[in-house]
Amino acid sequence: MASLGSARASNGLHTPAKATLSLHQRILGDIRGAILSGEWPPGRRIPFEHELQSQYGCSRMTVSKVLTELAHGKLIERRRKSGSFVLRPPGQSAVLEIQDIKGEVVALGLSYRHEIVARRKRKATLEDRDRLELASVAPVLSLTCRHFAGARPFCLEERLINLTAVPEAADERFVDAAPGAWLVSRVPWSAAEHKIRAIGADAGIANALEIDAGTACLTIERRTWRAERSVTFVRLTYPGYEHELVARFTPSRR
Amino acid sequence: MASLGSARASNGLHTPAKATLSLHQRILGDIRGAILSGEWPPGRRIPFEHELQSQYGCSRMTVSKVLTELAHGKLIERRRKSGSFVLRPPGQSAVLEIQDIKGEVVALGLSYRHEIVARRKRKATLEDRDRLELASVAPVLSLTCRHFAGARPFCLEERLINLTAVPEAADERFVDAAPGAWLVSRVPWSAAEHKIRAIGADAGIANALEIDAGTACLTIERRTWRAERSVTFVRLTYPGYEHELVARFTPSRR
DNA sequence: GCCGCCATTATGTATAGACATAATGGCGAA
DNA sequence: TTCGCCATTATGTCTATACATAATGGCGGC
Repeated sequence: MASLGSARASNGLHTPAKATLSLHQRILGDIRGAILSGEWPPGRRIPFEHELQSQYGCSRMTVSKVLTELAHGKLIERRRKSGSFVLRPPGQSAVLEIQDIKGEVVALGLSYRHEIVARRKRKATLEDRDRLELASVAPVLSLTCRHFAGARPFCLEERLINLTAVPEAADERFVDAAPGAWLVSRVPWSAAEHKIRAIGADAGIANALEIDAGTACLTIERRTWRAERSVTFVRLTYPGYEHELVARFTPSRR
Repeated sequence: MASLGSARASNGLHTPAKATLSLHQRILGDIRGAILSGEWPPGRRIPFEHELQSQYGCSRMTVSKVLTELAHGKLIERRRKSGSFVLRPPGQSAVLEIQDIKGEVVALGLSYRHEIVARRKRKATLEDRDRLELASVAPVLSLTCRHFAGARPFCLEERLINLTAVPEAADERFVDAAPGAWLVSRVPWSAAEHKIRAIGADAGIANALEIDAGTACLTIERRTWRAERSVTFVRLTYPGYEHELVARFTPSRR
């Protein structure tokens, strides 16, 4: 990025030959590159808007848009009167893509099917109320479902659905779509919380997944809300070692 | 959001009394609200720019900025000539905050210390090269470190550092800061990949963590790159059940 | 020397207008 | 009837300008 100002001299139109990028995309790329490469370390002030403006020969709106976008992506911080500064990269975080189970299985090249093992409508028990964060006794649907990859059990799903939030689930048999996929396509959600941990399989899990008791398993518990109201709680249990979660992350958020 | 157009009539200045929000923030909030509440379901076309423009009595740039921002946040998709459409919420993804280990322990209200168990400089073995994605034999630093919460082992860290990428690590003893913290504060990184799985503790792990062999453990493997070049590989092993990863997520990315 | 006011400065928000680009849908020709 | 062209239309990019806002730093009064 020694050449931040290289492109200039002439004007703001038509990067003649090389890229089909718009001007603000090019500016954004230049600055992001300088930050991510470490050339502009955290804390460093980046050029003022009017400096970039004359370096690139464009209007202030254009560079301002770029800086606003970088600020949204948490790469820089803007301070009135002082300028814009490179932020420290976020601690260590990662975007976990928890795709739907059928997708995972198919991606492995195996055939997929699921099977509803249990399905019960009931008034929320104390445990249900804790899991769904219900303030009062309300009707819930409890489901147990096994997901298969080829002939082998791939994942055990234990789910609670808040029937107050999703009344149409009451009569659904979940034959065509597993509960997770059914819900995702039907209920918009506004927040989710995941807890991931390792457990040793107890007798029930061992039996359902056809593994030895005590085998290490990965469990993912997810709570999903829609506008302050809890929609569903699910615990997915995967036989350990066979399954891994992969998360990739780049500090540039977009 | 029945009242999308309510605010208008007069002009674009000064929302007189209630909010100190800027106009585009208010528009953004209105639209985001309509989407997250489910009022505007996935696939639905949202009003054209010129419609919003006249509803809010503002210029096209203002609504365009809002829609661009929503598009960046993956809430809507913009299609030339057709309009903008509400996207399906992202599959099920989550932002994992993997904070540093000292922070985790301190947050639990326990005292923290770490101990370097092994430290070896060597030419990369085949396994090292695989883990660091090295094309050739190169010097690496291999570290084993135990992290304690109070008196008990909390986490076992096995790390490889690419000394070509981080030569100053060669002479570091990692007494004041554990390897992870030391690296984060020194090396800007541009990408990271995490793999999370459950394993049963083997003899070495059981010994290091002072648990029974076979106990379920959670392992996190992280590879970190800086500008296309692998910097470090680390495997963190936590005694199962005692440790859980928590991730919260909201579909509105900002 | 200290304090408070104010000019300066950089960002924040918004406008109006211009031209570019891509996709749709319809019209007309083969 | 079908294919291809073109007008229409909505978004994409950019400019030039204007005024608002917040923080800095210096000047002047005490």
